[in-house]
Amino acid sequence: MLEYILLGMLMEGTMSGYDLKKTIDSSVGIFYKASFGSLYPALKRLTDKGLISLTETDNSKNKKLYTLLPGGQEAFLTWLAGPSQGARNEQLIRIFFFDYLDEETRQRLLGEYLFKLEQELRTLEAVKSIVAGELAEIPNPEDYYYRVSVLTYGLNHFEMEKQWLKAIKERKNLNHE
Amino acid sequence: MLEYILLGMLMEGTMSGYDLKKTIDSSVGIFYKASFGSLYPALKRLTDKGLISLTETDNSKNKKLYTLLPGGQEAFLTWLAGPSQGARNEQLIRIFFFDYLDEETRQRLLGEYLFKLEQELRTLEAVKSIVAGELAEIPNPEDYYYRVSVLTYGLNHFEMEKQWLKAIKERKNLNHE
DNA sequence: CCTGGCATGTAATCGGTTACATGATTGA
DNA sequence: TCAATCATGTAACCGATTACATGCCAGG
Repeated sequence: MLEYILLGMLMEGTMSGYDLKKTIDSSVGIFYKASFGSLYPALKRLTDKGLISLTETDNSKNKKLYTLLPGGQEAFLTWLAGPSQGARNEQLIRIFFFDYLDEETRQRLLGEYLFKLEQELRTLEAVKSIVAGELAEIPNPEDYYYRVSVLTYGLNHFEMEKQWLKAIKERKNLNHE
Repeated sequence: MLEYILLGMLMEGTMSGYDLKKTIDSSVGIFYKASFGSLYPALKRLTDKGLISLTETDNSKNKKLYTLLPGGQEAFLTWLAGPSQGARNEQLIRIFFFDYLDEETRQRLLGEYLFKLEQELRTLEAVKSIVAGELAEIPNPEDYYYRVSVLTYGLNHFEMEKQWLKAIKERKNLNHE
């Protein structure tokens, strides 16, 4: 995951490890935390694989600049257009890079995400009605207020995600609030 | 984390490891995934610490039942009322167990969560206006549509969370949709 | 009979954090 | 001068996943 984020960030241009961390923190940082302890080894792996190249600078700070190589760009684009297994965050991170994708692939992927999400929503709605039924039969439903509230949270969350996905699929003007 | 979830689930009563997994999957499972490979060792650790006890059943399936001991209940309640460091999910999981807490502690914790959330919201709103400013100065702002969209996602997400937190703090009737 | 669910557990491995070590530069 | 930020890197450790191994029981 981190390796692809790094490749994706380097699509913009040459950067140092330190700058890469700052860029990650201030963009996909809401969903993904990168520490130096994972970042530097990842950069080394990518260099070893020949996906990025490093240039040493002589600015005395021992700064090293990483540049995306053609193979790296290919690997990144292949990952981006490919299937996303698991992790809700992964989809968000992919979408962050969707400007690099053609409209057709974007539509396909967003359609897939929407489909999966709607499935999960239906599952959770089913759970909700089961819980509601069980709650109606016990004498003290108020004792389960917070348990049930996290269910509502999940529902709200999925609903919000669905509306957002639909909006960006149609490339609507996004206006928060 | 898993250890506390296990203790929390055992507050309801005696259960087997297998049942604990099912219970976790169908409740906090939206935020937290427990695999057998982490669950069984965790149960062993809790038993070694004397927080839970296990009773072997003779129903031939080799089923083992775990029961919360007084020390375990204490450890759980202490964790629940204590400070939550990091992880957005942890707060949600704690709230799931909030029915076990007294109203005063709940109000304190929910107030803290709300405070942190509002801070993050302000930070993200600041980022948004910076980005909006930068976007206005470039000739091709449409090339950054998806990058910006995840920012909006974050904002929507925090806003939803804020509304939800405020609602449960006032113990409002939660009506999804 | 045989599949699917019940039931427990271990070992290899992985991705990541935390803490540490080192040192240069910049600006109050 | 001193703190903050820039800048790179390693090692111990940790929590968890994945895959595997084992075996019982119920229902179609």
